[in-house]
Amino acid sequence: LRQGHAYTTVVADALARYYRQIGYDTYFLTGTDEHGLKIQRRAEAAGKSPQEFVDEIVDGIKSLWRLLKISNDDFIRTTEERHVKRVQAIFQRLYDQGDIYKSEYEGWYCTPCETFWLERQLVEGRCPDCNREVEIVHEESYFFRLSKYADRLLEHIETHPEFIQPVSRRNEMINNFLRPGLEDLCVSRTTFSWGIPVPFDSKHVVYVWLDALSNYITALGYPDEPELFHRYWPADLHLVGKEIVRFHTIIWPIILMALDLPLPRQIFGHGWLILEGGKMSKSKGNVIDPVVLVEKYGLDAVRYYLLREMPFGADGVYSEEALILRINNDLANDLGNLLHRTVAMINKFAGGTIPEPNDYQALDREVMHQAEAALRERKECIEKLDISGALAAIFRLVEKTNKYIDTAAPWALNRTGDRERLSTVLYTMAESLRVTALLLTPFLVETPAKIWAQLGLDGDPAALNPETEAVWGRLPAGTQVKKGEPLFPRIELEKEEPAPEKEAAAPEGKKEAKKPARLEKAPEITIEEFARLDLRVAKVLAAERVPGTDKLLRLRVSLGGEERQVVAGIGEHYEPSSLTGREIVVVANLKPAKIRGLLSQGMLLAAGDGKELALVVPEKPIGEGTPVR
RNA sequence: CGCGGGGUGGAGCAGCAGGUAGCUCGUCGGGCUCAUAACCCGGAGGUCGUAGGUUCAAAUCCUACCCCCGCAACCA
Repeated sequence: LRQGHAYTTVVADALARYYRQIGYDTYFLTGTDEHGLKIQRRAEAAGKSPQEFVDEIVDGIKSLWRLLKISNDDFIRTTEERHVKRVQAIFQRLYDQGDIYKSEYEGWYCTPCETFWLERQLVEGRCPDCNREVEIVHEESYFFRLSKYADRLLEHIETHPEFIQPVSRRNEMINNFLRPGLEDLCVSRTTFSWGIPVPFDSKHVVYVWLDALSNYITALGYPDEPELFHRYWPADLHLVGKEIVRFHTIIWPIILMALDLPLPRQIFGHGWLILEGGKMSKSKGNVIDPVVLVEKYGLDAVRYYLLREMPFGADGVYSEEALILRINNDLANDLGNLLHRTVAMINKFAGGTIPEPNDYQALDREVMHQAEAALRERKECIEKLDISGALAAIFRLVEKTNKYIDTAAPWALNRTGDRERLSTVLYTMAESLRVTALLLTPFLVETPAKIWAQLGLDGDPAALNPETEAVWGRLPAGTQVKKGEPLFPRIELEKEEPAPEKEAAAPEGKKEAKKPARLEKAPEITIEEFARLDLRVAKVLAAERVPGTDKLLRLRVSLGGEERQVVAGIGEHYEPSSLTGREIVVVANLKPAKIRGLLSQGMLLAAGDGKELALVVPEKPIGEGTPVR
C-alpha cells in the first residue's frame, strides 16, 4: 500500500482493519516519497534544507494519519537510512547483473539557464526562457532494461486478470504502453542532488522510479533483513491513485522481475474525489481539508462519507451538501436514531434490561436473515474492494430493523401487556444493533464502541472477529442498557452558510501533506513590489486565432514604437476581429514565454472567474505605451 | 482525426451477457408515536442526448451526429 492521499489511506485502513479482525496476518504499509528536483527547489524557495522541508511535511502527514486513526503498521520515508542503503543495494545488484547500464541521454541544453529542453519546447530553435542559442549535449545516465522484460510482463498481465484493477485501467496499460513497446528507462540523474547517490558513481542520484517504488520491499527489510519480507511479500494489494497506476503496473513489476522476486497479487487504481465544478487543485483553492471536516463533523462521519460515497473504482464528486445529507440520513436518522429508540424502549418497557427472547416468529427471522446477509455481503464486497457496497449491505440491516420496529410495534405490545412477545422484539432490536456495530468496526472507529457501551456490553467490539461474533444470538440477555448521547447529531443545513467551500487542502497526491492553504487572497505586498510591474496601454494591431487551438489568440500589439506578439487564452470569449484597433492593458515586463510554440512577450489584463471574462481596457483612448498605475 | 469518461424521472447515480426502467435525495399524500421534526407505507414524476439500422423485442447491439466532463495541449 502506498501513501499520500487521505482517501487512499482511509480505504487502505479499512481493508487492513477488516483483514486483521478476521485473523489474516496483515501488514499495512504507508509512507512518503521525498526525493527529487521539485522538492529540492521548493525547499530552496522556502529557504530550508531539503531535509528540513520534508521533515515538516511528513510531520503534517503523520499527524493527519493519527487524526484519521489510520492503523498502519509501518510508515516508510524514502529519506530514511534503511531505505537509502537498500535502494543502493538494489541498484548495485541490477547494475552487476547487467539490467542497468550506463548510456547517454541526449537533449537540448541552454547553458546559461542550466536547463534541458525537449525539442518541441524550443521557440524557433532557441531557449524558451532566455531566447538564446541552445546546444545538443549528452548527459551521462544509467538506464534500466525495461525492454528486456516487456514480453514477460505482458504475458503476466494477460494471464492474471486480477493483477490490474479495475479492468479499464488494465486495458489502458496494455494498449497505451505495453503494446507500443517499452523503452529503457532512465534511472539516474546528475542535474540535481536531492536523492539517493548511486553507490558506485557519486555524480548520479537514483531517479524517482527505482527509489520510490522500492519502498514496498525496503520497508520489509529486503534484502539484508528479510524476516518481514519473507513473511509478507508478495503483497496482496497495492492501492494507488489512478495517476500512478502506470508506474505500479509497468515499472515496478519489471524491477521485481529483474530482482527475481514475485509480483504483488493486485494493483488497484482507485478514482479521485472530484469537487463539484472541477478537479481539486490548490491553484483553484477548492481543496478540502480533512482536518477541518473532522473538527466540524467528527471523524466517523468523514470516514463514512469517504468510504461510502466513492463509487467503486470510479471518480466521486464531493460536495459539502452531499456530506451533510449522508451524515443526516444514514448516520443520524437511520443508525443513530435506531440505537436511540431501541435503548429508550428497553428502558421504558423492560426496565433497562435486555430481555430473554422467546419463540422467534417469521417477522423476527427476517431480521436475523438480514443480519446474516449483511455479514455475507460485506465479505463479498470487501473481497472485490467494493467498500461502498459493504457499507450499503450493513445499512440494509439498519433499514430492515427500523421497518421491523414499525411492524412489530413494541409500544402496542407493552400496552396490551404481551410481555412474552415484547421480550422477543426488544431482544431482536438490540441484537441487530450489536451485529451492526460489529460489522461497522473496520470502517468506523469510534461509533461501534459507543453502540456497544449503550447496549451495556463490555470490551471493545473492534477486538472481536465479526466472522464468529456477528452471529445471531450472542447478545447476552440481562444486560443493562445505558442511554447515551445521540451517536450523530443532525446537522442543520440552514446553518451551513453557503459554504465558502474552499475550506482548503485535502487529499493530495504525492507528498503534500495538505497545509490548510486557505489563502483566499494573495499575501500583502508593498508599493515597491507593485511598482515592479510595468503595466502599459497597448494597441491591438492584429489578432488571429492560433490554428488548432480552442482558446488561443495571437495578438500583434503596439506599445508605442515597440511591437510585440502576445498570445492570450481568450479565444473562447473574444473574436479576433472584435479586438483589432482596441486599446488594452498589458504587463510589459513579463518574462517572455512560449505558448503552443509561439512566443508571448507580455500578458494582457482581463477579469474573469473561469466562466465570464472581461478585458481590462482604458476608459477612454489615451494612447499606446501609456503607463498604468 | 490527441487519450479517456459520460449524456436515464427535479438532483446524484444503477441498469448496458436485449424481453415489465431501479436506487438514494427531494417532492406530494398517508401511518405510527418508541425515537435525533425521526421512523414506516404509498403516490406523482422518465419519448433512457439526436437520427437511422439490426431484431418478434433495444436504455441495452450497430452506424452517424450533437453536447458535456477529465487528462493532455493552449490558461503568462
